[in-house]
Amino acid sequence: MSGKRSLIRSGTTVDQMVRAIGDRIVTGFLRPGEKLDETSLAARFDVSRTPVREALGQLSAMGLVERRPNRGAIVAVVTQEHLASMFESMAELEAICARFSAERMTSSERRALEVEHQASARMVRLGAEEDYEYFNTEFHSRLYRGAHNAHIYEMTVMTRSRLAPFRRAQFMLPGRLAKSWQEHDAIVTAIMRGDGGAAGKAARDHVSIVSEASAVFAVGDQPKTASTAPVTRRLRTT
Amino acid sequence: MSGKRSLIRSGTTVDQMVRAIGDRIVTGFLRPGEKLDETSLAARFDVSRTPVREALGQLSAMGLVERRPNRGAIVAVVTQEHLASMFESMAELEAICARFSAERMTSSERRALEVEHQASARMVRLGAEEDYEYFNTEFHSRLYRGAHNAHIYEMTVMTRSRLAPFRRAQFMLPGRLAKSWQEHDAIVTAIMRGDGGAAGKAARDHVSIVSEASAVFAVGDQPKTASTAPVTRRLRTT
DNA sequence: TCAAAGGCAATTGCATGCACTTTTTGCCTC
DNA sequence: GAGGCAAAAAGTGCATGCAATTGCCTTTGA
Repeated sequence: MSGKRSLIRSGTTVDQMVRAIGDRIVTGFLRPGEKLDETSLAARFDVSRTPVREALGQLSAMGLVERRPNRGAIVAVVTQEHLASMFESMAELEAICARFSAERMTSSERRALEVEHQASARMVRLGAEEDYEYFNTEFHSRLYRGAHNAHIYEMTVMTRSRLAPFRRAQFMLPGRLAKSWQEHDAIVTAIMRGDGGAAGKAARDHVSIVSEASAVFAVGDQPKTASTAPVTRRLRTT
Repeated sequence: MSGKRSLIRSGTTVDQMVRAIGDRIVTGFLRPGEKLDETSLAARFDVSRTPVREALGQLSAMGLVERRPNRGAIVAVVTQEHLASMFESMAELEAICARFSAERMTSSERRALEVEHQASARMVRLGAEEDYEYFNTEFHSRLYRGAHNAHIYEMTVMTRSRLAPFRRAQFMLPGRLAKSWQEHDAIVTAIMRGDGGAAGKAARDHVSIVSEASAVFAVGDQPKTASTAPVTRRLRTT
């Protein structure tokens, strides 16, 4: 058993494993349906099977991993239908966050949202997709936090992370950034007005578009080969 | 190691432990802040510490248990604020379920909802609180299922179970049943009309009332003694 | 050639053991 | 009697080992 484990920082070994494996799933490095062999994972991360097992258990409780008793664990396979339900949930959750944000954000939160949003306009003009993506993530996080509701925050972040692999697989389309920005703008405007209803609606629409576009990602029974290849056009960024 | 383990049926030992411990938390048998000693639990259920540890890990991933590295696990302590956020989430989730139910329930689902709801009127007249509670639970479950969205269903059921200990602690108030039934009636009526907006609003209001009432359950830093004793009046059933 | 049966390798599930961390206890000092 | 320190006790974290289960592959019989 070599010296110190290298990967991932701090926390108990189990926590590290949860993060390590969870990240690999969320980022799409591990594919849905892929077998998660305890022994291999243990060897891969240079720990014993025990923490790996515990991590798999927790990931399974989170829905990222599927466990068949006595038959090992696989990366959770998300059916077309369940994917749709998650996107729909996401739209509803974002709508709630936006509505609450409109009603509850402090003035400094509002200011920060506005400032960041305006700053992101630059990324749109430059077509800097990577950078815009960063702003985009931050933008949505602000909405989640702005709702001032810890439990909704948890559910939203959780759902978003489970959708990450599907959102990530998006295409870079011309006009995508501008469109996304305009939708953000509608949300921001409504929030600044304190119009919860409008903010909610705008946020729901914003997410729904991605949902529809991603509906193409049929995941049915996901072979292990690279068949997840997006056979789709018309994907946008959230 | 005695013969077969008695408690709880089927599944792996870990699953059994998750259910066993989870139930005890949800039903309030284990109190928030209570220490969950691995060794004692293992002895109590006649298994080794390993499955107990895994179960605690999963329960912690579900938010029912809090784990302090190297310092053991306790039943999750829910702060006043977090409790409020969960009740608020619950109201929003129920609102979504009701709205979707109004838009999506099949005619047989609608019929069943209506029939059960009318049947529960009898319980109200008789003041049969226990029986009504059963109908009440079933009623809400129907809404969750009627939304036809697996992920929202999961989040709603999860949230509801985390709120269970607080809802359970309710008082039996005169007029509570009748009031609850009327609120259910508003929801049912809206759903039968297919009016999603009204159904959502009615459901949100229905839950909100409980939320306000339960706000009294300050849980702050929960001593180990039985100080959770409800120092409150005016609690209603969902 | 095919199907059923049996055995073998691989893998999971759980128990146990040991090292390390935290908490408690007992003793000493002030 | 209060405070502080150290040793002991308790309890957690992880590794390892073994029994049990599964899946595969070979064998056998028709």
